[in-house]
Amino acid sequence: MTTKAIKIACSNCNLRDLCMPMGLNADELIRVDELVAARRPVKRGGALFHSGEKFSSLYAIRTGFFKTCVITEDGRDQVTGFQMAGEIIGLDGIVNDQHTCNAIALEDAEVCVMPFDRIEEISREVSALQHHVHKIMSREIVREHGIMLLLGSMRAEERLAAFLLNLVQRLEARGFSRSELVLRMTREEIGSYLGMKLETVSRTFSKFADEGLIKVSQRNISILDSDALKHIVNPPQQCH
Amino acid sequence: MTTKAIKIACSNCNLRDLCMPMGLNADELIRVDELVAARRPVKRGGALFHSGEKFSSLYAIRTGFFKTCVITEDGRDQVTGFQMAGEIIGLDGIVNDQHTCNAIALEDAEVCVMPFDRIEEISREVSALQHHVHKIMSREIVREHGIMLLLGSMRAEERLAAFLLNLVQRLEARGFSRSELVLRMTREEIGSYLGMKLETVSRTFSKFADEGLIKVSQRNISILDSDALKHIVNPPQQCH
DNA sequence: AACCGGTCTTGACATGGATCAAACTCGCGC
DNA sequence: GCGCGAGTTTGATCCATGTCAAGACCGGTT
Repeated sequence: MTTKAIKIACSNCNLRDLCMPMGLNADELIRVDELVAARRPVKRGGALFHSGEKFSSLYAIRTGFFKTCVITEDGRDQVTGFQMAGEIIGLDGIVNDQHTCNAIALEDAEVCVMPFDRIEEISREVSALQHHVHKIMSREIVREHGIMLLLGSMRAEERLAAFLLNLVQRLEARGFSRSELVLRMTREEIGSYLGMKLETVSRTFSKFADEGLIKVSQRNISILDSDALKHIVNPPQQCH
Repeated sequence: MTTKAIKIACSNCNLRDLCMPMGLNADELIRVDELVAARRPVKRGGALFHSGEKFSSLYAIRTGFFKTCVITEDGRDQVTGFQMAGEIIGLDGIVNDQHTCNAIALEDAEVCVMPFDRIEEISREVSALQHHVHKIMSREIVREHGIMLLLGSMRAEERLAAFLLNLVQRLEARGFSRSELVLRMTREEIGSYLGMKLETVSRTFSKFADEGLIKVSQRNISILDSDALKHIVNPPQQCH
């Protein structure tokens, strides 16, 4: 605690093992420090960007929790993801130079603003960063394949179990409990993400609670039987 | 027709306005020609790559038609996309250096093999290529957002209408008819992609045919009323 | 030409999740 | 402390789609 003025630097950031600088060496880290043009706070309920807005930067989440959602002309609203500290949002904007979804903070948040032209510039010089950016985009593609599988072929219980397991797993990677979590989103937002109605989300939570798999009190969830949840998602094969 | 020996060169390729070289100038095109290490034929029913296989290259489709699908341990199978000439497959493999889905040819096909390290190398020198690669990945992310919307919030008729419109639109961009198309995939594969059973796909085709929106004979589809299909996907607002 | 397997269509019925509705909880401002 | 609204839970009912089953179609092979 020598100084109060914290430099905007990935090399100092406590998320550096999860976020943009992941896997870079010391020299490369110094170059990556140039990436972050600014920090930007976003109030709970506020938008980091809207669909249609001009794309200029990617954002790394420092603190807080976001949802991204696409909205159709006829008012349908689909949550496409929930993002937490260390994750990158805005990739959808690259292709047409404008964002195609809304990014909404579900709690007070702060993001690192990384102008995309600067990312491309430094990527040309630091191949480790270049590869890392490619990995981040590829990871998003693979994540979405998983959601397609979930939406296309799982039943309500399987979806919700997969959702909970995914959330705790990511929270655990950030140093949180592997069994306790606080949902930052409403039942309706969970439902939108998982392709089911809020009533079904609520009923399925109740069912899991009745069966002793989880404990639910409002948005606080305790995972009591993680294995049972895993079996719901991936039924253990009893044939050989 | 001066020579029979066709060089493996993007600059000569008749897909150059759709595929990897899209939007590059003459000088840049010359560099991109180095990308393609080889051409590779894939027989109908054969796999370009399998889930779990080591990732080394991206593939540009020259001719033919592919599906990509993810398979779960418990045997669930989800088609994640159908790809046609000029489109790029393999992006899922970057993040973990191994493919996470299967790419299967639905008709005899030929692809251009582009080693990914070479793509990264040339991207560092040709910023137009770099940006183009980013766009291709971003486009895939946006496409998958669209599928999530479809799977998460549309009904069977809306899904199938959206599917048909998307297919003809892409075929039209390749110089084919905007009203006639030949399905390269089975009803079951369509169903897997759209999150519905093959019987429902079949019934929905029949329903569209009864209503005079399309004509179906086996895998040949004629679009008779494209606007009506669009209205099914995006009901015209009649409020206020 | 007859056969065969894979694919597709259609019907009858079952069901998971949607819909509609009512009541409960909790945090917040007055 | 009270009332209000947003969010949630739970029940009753409905319906879109899944499931099961039978038969039709089609291309390829004998």
